[in-house]
Amino acid sequence: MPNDAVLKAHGIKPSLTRMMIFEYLKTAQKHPNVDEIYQALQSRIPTLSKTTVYNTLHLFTEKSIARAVMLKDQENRYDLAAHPHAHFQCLHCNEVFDVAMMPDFDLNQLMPNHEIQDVSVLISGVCETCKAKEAAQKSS
Amino acid sequence: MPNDAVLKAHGIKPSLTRMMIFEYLKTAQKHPNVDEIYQALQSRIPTLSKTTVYNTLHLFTEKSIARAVMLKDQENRYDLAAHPHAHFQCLHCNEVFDVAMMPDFDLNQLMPNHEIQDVSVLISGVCETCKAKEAAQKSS
DNA sequence: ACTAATTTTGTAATGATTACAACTTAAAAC
DNA sequence: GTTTTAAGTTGTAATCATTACAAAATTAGT
Ligand SMILES: [Mn+2]
Ligand SMILES: [Mn+2]
Ligand SMILES: [Zn+2]
Ligand SMILES: [Zn+2]
Repeated sequence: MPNDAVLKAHGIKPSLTRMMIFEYLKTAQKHPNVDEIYQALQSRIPTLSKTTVYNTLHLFTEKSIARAVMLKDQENRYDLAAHPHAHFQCLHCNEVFDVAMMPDFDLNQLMPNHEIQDVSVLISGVCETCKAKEAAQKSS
Repeated sequence: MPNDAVLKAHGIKPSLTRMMIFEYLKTAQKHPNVDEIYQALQSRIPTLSKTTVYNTLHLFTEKSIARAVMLKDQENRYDLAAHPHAHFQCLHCNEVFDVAMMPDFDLNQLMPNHEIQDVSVLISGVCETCKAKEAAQKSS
């Protein structure tokens, strides 16, 4: 489905700016924060304002085509809300990976009468690469 | 185990301020943010500084007797790091409950060669009380 | 007491987010 | 196709949690 159709399908008028922010989230294999999105698109949209990036991301999350990912930083990152997944964040290099898993508990049974809208799982530790670097340093 | 012994056992010198912040985390059935802790103890420690609350909580999390809980606010909350558990946050009243469950996936198998230090699970939605209120309003 | 280390404090800086009013562009009405 | 209205975008200023940092106070060791 083309990008403008995705936006329309969620009740978002596909302006140029919105299309490009959506495209960036879709293409970049990252979990960008507001500033990264702003920097990345500034060259192609010279008049872009950071406020617009904020506005657009708020709209996207409200309309459920994106979601805010809260990690161990004090800034929000954003992710297309396609398939639910967990995140791993390395406490050394700060890299963030998707982890293809979600709790499969029967939440409705654990918390009856509660309406569950979202589940977010954040795993933190040291990534493979950083562990290898550490090991190399020790043996030198 | 008395509070000062808990602190000592984790390599923290049990100053009065630290004891009281620890005691507050232990007693209050909440997930307080820095300001709540500061306000609560101000009457008993008139000279208390918010910086000290920050310092102490950093120390506590570093020494693993407390942990920062990041919810859908833009401020940290704190919890004694006793037993691992998930959190439910109501998007209406902002209340936070403990949920006695954790993912039991074999993370080491899912992410081999990664060192996993922490797993945090945040469930968000509408709590029982808020749902009841909604239902009552509809039928009026 | 004297000295050094630790703890606490107050104030200023940082940095992400929000508020808001002006401006610009697009759509609707005429 | 002007005119009017709404929607989208922008820039600046305010907010607020957190951090930086140096001075002051307290504690521990001699
Ligand atoms: Mn992701
Ligand atoms: Mn808890
Ligand atoms: Zn790493
Ligand atoms: Zn509620």
